[in-house]
Amino acid sequence: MSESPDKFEVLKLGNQLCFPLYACAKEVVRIYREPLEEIGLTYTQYIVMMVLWEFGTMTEKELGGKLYLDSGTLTPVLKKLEKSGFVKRQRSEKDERSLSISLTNDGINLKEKALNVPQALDGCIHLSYDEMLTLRALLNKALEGTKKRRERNG
Amino acid sequence: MSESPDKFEVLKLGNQLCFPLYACAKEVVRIYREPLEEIGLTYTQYIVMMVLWEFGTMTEKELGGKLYLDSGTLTPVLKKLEKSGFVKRQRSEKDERSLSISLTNDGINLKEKALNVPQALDGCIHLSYDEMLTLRALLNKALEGTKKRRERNG
DNA sequence: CGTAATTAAATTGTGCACAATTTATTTTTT
DNA sequence: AAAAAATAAATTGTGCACAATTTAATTACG
Repeated sequence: MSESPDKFEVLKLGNQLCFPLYACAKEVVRIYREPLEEIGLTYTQYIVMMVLWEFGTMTEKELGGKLYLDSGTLTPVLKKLEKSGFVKRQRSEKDERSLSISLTNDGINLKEKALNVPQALDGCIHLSYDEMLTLRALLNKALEGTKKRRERNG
Repeated sequence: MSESPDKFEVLKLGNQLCFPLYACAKEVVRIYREPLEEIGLTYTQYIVMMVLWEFGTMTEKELGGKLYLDSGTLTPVLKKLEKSGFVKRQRSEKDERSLSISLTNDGINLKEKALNVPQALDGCIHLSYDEMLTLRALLNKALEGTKKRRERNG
């Protein structure tokens, strides 16, 4: 009895979901690098700022929950954003364990300059608007699924 | 004259393609960590091995082309794979600049153990099979687009 | 033919990511 | 209330990722 001839099909790059996901994410971050550099942000700093622009002051923990990042990543990123003058870091009054992250005036004003950053993808990602919406919806759905898993497993 | 009320809509996390892409990719790599650790690979080492399993011996440059990685990333990864005994690194005979990467017997045998790694996503990503196929196709299409851009810009 | 331009790896330096541990604070349990 | 458990940041250590530079080899050009 010979084994199935395509037993190893699952290990081909083209049959994997993980690889285009991984590579595509990196490409997008790479494409964002230049416009972000112009306004003085790295990609990780940019998504932190986006959360603060949208939701306002919150703790490092809450920020990490929205961005899927832990303190090991966020602590140094937030210290740099503080040094750049875009955020304030201060201990919460009602719970000294928590760190409250809020925007400075410079941080608030940066929002205006960031408006054209997402356009960097135009002409790089060759998808129709509908395809883009579908892709975004599927990614968000997949992300939700992993969230449930995180909550179960810690 | 007041400005449009939703001028900043584009900067909301939920309206971005980049964020779910970035977060989803990280989650998948995180989910793969455990099964990969059992067979002695990191995620980056895993995708290198997948290319070698599928296409056989090739140069570091060719490997980088398939994986969207440059020598700055690949050189140390390949040295570790060599130290682990899964690949051989040797200068090409016809071009001493190129490094030829080939599988050892251990590297070939590892393929069998890697067969169940992709299953780690089952139950974590809550997408139907059709949705997964759509997602993969859109990601591959987007990735192709950025490839054209890379070739233009260097 | 010999020099200039190109190319492939390697190296250097910066910035994440994340697991694991530590420290400080708060909450829960006896 | 005191000890134990839980929680939030910070720290430590490893491994990418990538821009920029360097080194060595090859190709192109005058």
